[in-house]
Amino acid sequence: MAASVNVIDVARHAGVSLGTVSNVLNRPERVSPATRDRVLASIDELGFIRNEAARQLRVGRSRTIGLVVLDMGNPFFTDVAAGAESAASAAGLSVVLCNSAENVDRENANLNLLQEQRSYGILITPVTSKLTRIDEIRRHGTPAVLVDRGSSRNRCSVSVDDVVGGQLAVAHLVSLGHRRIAFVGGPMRLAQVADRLRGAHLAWAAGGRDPDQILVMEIPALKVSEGRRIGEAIALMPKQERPTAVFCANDLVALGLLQEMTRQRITVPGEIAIVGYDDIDFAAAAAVPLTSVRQPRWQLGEAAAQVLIEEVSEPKTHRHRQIVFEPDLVVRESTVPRAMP
Amino acid sequence: MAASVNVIDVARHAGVSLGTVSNVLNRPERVSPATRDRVLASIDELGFIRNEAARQLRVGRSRTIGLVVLDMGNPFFTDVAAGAESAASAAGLSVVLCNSAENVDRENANLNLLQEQRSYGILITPVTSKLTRIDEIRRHGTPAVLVDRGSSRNRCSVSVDDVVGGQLAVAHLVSLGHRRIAFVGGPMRLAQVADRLRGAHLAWAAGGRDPDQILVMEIPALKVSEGRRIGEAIALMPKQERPTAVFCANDLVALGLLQEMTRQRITVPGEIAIVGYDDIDFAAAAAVPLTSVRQPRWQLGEAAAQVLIEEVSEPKTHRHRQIVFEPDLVVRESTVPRAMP
DNA sequence: GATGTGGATTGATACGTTTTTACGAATCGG
DNA sequence: CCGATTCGTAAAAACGTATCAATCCACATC
Repeated sequence: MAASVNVIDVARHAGVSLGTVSNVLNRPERVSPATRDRVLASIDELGFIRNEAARQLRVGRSRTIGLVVLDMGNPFFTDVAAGAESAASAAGLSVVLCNSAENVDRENANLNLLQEQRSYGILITPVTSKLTRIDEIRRHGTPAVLVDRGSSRNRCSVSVDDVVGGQLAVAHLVSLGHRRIAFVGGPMRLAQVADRLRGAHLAWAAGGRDPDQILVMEIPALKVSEGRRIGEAIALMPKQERPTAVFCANDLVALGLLQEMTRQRITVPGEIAIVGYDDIDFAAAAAVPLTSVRQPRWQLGEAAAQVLIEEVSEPKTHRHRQIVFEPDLVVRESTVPRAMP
Repeated sequence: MAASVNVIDVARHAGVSLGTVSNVLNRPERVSPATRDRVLASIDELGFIRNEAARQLRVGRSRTIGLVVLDMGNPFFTDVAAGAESAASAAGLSVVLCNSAENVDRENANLNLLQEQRSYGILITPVTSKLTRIDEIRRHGTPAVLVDRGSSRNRCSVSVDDVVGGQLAVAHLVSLGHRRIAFVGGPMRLAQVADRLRGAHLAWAAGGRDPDQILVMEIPALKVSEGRRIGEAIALMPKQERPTAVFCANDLVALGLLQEMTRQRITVPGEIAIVGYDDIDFAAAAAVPLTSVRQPRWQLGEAAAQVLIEEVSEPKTHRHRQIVFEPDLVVRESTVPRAMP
């Protein structure tokens, strides 16, 4: 490595003190234009690159927001990340994406990392409903905002009303006349899944139906492959017992299910209607375009980052906020057959 | 913030010197089990969290690999990232994902950040063929490995042979008897796009055909929306001039095109056959399952991280390596109609 | 000409860790 | 029981930056 040049070398080269160099870097308005240009020239000539670690050590906090998501492969979360990044970079911050993969241990490892790095703050979609670890981190000085997950008054959160989402989905199926429906989702420790199921139950019960009639098929993870597995199980059911509609806890599962239905030559929506959740871009491009509950993904990330930044930059006046967006239903051909041309 | 506790506090609390605490943290085998346990207990009790910035400042290099990708929303790259992360975490490192969005300025901003952070190393799919900036960074002491992009002898790279990929795709179309084909991709400054087109030309010319017969439709970015735009353009062409097959530079574009074809009631593969590239998971779940050129995405990321780690940990014996994987073609119904049941 | 003013610049210090060197204690073979 | 060797600990010296109080200087004011 070319002996790394530091702020002292720059100062010497420009004939100023190191304090001035630091000022050029951090408060350029304080230093006269002539000196500033000289220093900048030296920086350029020497190839000086500020050492972020040293800066951070001195300041005590990094300029990086940690975003811990449940599944990096799910476009829902990359969209959330894009929104967060937009708000962050507007404030001169950056975002690192951490993947917990719905796994408590990985979540903890990620949180440890972020804490050791003295992150500016943490945005997280938690793996469980136990938020003790997160509260502990906050008590320790690193603010955290819950993403895609509501919270009580004592924390900040930005979420979408999943109960309403579940209601929208099932109310839609009910209005189409379905009498045997299934819910596919899990693990139930994910608040999103539990809430969507709760919404489903509410909508089902609204017409005086027995909520227990909803066939709940729990899966260990919200992945395409789990959707396919459930599809195999459904294909094995005798046709008269088979649900005529399935509400999936997210689009990946729904796409997996749809794929398996196609493979098994079970028509959608003819024999089985499918509703997904998230309305990721691929939902519209699916074999049968997917009816799905749309969430404002990008805004979710943006709002979360903004709330976090607000908490850090105005700690005095900050009051914890719980922002809740409303989802809406996008009806496509996986529930309503396209009018034939 | 609860006055942050440091290694000195821990040492005092455990009745040892701070050097011992550091040893417990970094070379636990050097310290007696009794002392070690005492120190660990103190760490736990005091809630000590190692300050990574200070550590890094001292050591001179971070424990984080930067991975700069062209499109965070493309599942291809998240799979690459997963592979890289696997190799990294095996070596006690972590990976931060940076999105250049096919944009030179964003790429540079990301590289600046990684350089200021004294990254362990950089994995990058560059936006242009100008690699001067990357070489400069390497000269400065941060090793970099090209991902999904070949290189000459003087750099490390891990890639998939895109020329072969293009050949596979077009040879397949030729074997199906297509006489008018189009290539959709861009921008051409992306080596991947240029190489895939070159492969296409080679395969086309192989039968003595005029390479210029391939209709090249250039797009500014490899996104779903661009695929849709091209789809609109194709739909407007008189049917006898329309290509009977389209080779898309990646699956996102192919999915967008497919979506628009469906919307316009142009049958696939009947009126137009489509070949994609990358074989992302969603390709198989598309309206018409997509024929695509498969790349070993995960292995790409894994190998890249391994090569990087090798370069850093054995700088003496390290010789730059160019690893090239072979792609293969996955034929699905977007080119070959499914036999009717 | 003395004094005041305000902006520009300086230089010392602290941030929290890792590493190195030196030294003390304990262990082992002879 | 002694000397040699190993093992573990202690103390101090960086690492490169931001900050802040102090100083300097030029210029305007009286």
